[in-house]
Amino acid sequence: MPELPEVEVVRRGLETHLVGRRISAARVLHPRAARHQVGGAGEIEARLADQVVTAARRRGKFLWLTLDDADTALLVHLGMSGQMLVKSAEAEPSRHLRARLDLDDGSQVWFVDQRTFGYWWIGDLIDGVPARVAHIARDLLSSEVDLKAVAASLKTRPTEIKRLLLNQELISGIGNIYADEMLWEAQIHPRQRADRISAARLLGLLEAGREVMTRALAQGGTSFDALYVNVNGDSGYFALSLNAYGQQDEPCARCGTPIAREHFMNRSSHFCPRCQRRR
DNA sequence: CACAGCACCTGCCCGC
DNA sequence: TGCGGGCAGGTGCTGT
Repeated sequence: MPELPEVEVVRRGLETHLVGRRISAARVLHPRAARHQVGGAGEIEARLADQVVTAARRRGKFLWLTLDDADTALLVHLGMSGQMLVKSAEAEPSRHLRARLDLDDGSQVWFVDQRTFGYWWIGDLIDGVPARVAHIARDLLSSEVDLKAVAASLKTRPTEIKRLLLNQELISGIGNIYADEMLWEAQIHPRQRADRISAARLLGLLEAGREVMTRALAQGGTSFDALYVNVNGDSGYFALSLNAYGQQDEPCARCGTPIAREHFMNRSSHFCPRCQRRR
């Protein structure tokens, strides 16, 4: 469930199901799920046992559960294919189950992750954020983010704008789908250099991104297949509203020109070659 | 230091 | 049918 709206859908589900629950046991079943933990899977299991979940929080694509051992949290990153699923004890086994929480009401939370790019990490909160998330900027939907300041910092960079949008240290939560969508909305070419875009247009781009993500969240996020689902296994519907991502050869909703697809940073960019001119 | 490239995985789809 | 190549929503490490 990669980008901000999809992770927020998961966070809300975890908040509903987990806050106030005691973790009776935790199991980490695949070593890659614990690869960032110095003490490995055993440390995660030991530190989670008997903890009560006090909140579910998020910054960008990083989400974490705070615990009653104050100033400690379980950080969850979903990577490209991670899911957090609420299950009953009798649920059918899942091939890609990487870690599991057993809760005091008999239910379980499964971390299922086909490609193993996701992980769990337990550690200290510093200023309310897990230490591993300290380098991640505030996200586009944060009430504390200063979009004018972000636009000003983008304006100083002699780098292609899409590359900067994907850098989670300037503004976070944006991935390949929402980068393409917000650039389409703001009519900016993904490879336009940021320092050659006016501060006003950069601010408009960020505001467009916030608006697209808000609409996506209202639709339950973007799902193309069963890999991207909420804690109950349900898909979101924003894929039906995409104007650029995955729309190559389809007519642009603004001008009718076929949407182009181009290789970029070992993935793809989708844009309208007429509405989004590179200057 | 900022930046670019690629490594890390599994599965699916396509063409040969 | 099988195999190789390309592709997928993301970091995060390394070399320049």
